[in-house]
Amino acid sequence: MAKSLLDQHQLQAVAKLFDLLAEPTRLDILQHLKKQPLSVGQIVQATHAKQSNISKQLGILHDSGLLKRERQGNLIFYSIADPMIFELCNLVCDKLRKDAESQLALIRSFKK
Amino acid sequence: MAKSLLDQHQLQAVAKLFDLLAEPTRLDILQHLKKQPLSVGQIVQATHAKQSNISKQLGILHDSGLLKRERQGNLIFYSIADPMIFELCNLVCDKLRKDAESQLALIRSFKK
DNA sequence: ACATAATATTGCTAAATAGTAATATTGTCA
DNA sequence: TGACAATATTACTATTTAGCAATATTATGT
Repeated sequence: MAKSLLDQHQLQAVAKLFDLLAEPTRLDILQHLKKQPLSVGQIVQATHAKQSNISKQLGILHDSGLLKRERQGNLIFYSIADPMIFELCNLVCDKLRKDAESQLALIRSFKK
Repeated sequence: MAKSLLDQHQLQAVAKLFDLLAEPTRLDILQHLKKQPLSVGQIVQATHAKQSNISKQLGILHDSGLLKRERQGNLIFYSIADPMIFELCNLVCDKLRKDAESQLALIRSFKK
């Protein structure tokens, strides 16, 4: 399949998705939800961020469709709606690891 | 390999990388460079953006290591330094396509 | 050296948004 | 119903940055 260029509208949609992953706090939330759904309080504890901010970022991730929300009594549990984001994050993490390794190699070669 | 959680510093690095891809203009530049290296002027023409802005965004992408730069006489050619970004973009594009399709399916089901 | 073309830089404005404290909402239990 | 716990919202501040016009830099050809 020959892939053509994205138009302005599509580019904006892609950018928007990347933007969701361009904040450390949101990434932190996502990595904690990787293993299992968590309540807001649990996420607040896990991330050491303020409740109001966690709630805000959860809202953003939910509105964008990356997270699902489910009420259970007094608690509200969030969970990953689209595992694609982990593939994305893994790619980036792999890149960073490679970059770090080549940096190391460079340092080693200077030492010789 | 059991993957542990990223610390604050690593999260920031990941976020930074996503942030580079979170702007339509930069994505547009990248997709045009996918086929072949291009000079600044060629990119300006291809994207219909102002020269000063393209130059600025090229600088950002270059400083971050995503693009390579090579002078050829009067022209400066930029090219992709790390093809990983295309895997990233493909993942996102696939997601968007799927989302669009399920939206379509939804609309179809309403019509019946 | 000079004129010209290509690219980079600077200074600026407007818009977006992360984080916070305070407050509001919603549900539970007695 | 009232008190309490969990979550959401609001109003605000400070920071970041895309885009632009104008200007500076760098290389080429004469």
